[in-house]
Amino acid sequence: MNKNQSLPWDHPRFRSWIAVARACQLMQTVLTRELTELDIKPPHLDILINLYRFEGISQQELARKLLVGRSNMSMALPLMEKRGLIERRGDKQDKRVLRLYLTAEGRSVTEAAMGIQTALIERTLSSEPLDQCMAMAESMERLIVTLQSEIREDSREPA
Amino acid sequence: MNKNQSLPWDHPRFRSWIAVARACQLMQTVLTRELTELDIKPPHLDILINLYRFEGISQQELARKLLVGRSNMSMALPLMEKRGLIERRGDKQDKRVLRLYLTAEGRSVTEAAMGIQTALIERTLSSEPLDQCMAMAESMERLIVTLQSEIREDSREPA
DNA sequence: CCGAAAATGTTCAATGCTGAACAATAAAGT
DNA sequence: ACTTTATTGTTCAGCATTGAACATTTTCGG
Repeated sequence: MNKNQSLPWDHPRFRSWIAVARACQLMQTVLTRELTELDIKPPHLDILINLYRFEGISQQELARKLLVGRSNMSMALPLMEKRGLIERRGDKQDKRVLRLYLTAEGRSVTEAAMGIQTALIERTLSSEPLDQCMAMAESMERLIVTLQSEIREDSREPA
Repeated sequence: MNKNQSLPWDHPRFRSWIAVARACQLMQTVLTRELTELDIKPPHLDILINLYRFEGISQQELARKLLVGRSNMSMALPLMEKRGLIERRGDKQDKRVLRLYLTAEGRSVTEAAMGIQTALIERTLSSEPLDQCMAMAESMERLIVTLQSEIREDSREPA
């Protein structure tokens, strides 16, 4: 409304954040290209990495880790299962939950893809001193906590 | 393949980057929620902000700034035009290009939305010292340059 | 034990994004 | 001038993601 309001790009934190977002977008683009040889895309890689670390995880837990909706997993996982990368087995105790496992094929694809991603990150961030990377990580982790608490507040108080 | 390979999460830069990506994702989520009262979503806000800064820009230039494909703009802009936020006028010199302008309505929505986004960023980053934010921005801008040059190399040499 | 509430996964319509193929226009090479 | 190449925007099929509505199963309160 007020034409004399301060514009966003006068705020240093705003400008910083815009740079962060842009960098993320570009990193995603490059990663997508480098993964084409393995015929997977970043969303699938995120899933694979989590299954690699947390074998036997449920769809719900996986969705929470990836910060996506359950319905997302319901669509993506059957496709990956058909491709032979993962396996879904029902839990014995709780007939609602499906537990997720990598196949041998899935494990080797995951290892190759993780190698590509790690190399990309190390290569493009190599010019930044380690201290700076660590400091950035700490800032980001604080930010993550802040944002997650805000999300939880929102869902508790539906206004 | 080799089970003794170093795992990604042993690499400090990898861990740092994962935190950055997570933070971006969460920030996007929260921004989406806070923009619902204006009935726009982050992609539209990005468009509006660029039209606010660069009036009369073409669709192609806009797509380049946003790091998205031209087809994306071809789908989104007509919708925003129907909503009365923007206007598309053909260029006099070059009959191929459509130049983009905010309507009065679009301008006021943009200002309100920028206020919301700026407030969100300032609020969630306020605990990080300014020096740290600036240092982060510089790292990210270097990273952006690196990644963009890599993208351009790829498209020049289609392997 | 039984009915209400919660958790888990699925389906569906809607949006955003991409890349490829296309049409119209402009610029360059001859 | 005229053919070729490049640029700009459009269309389309395909995938990712979301939120709401739903079915099944579990858990909790009585």
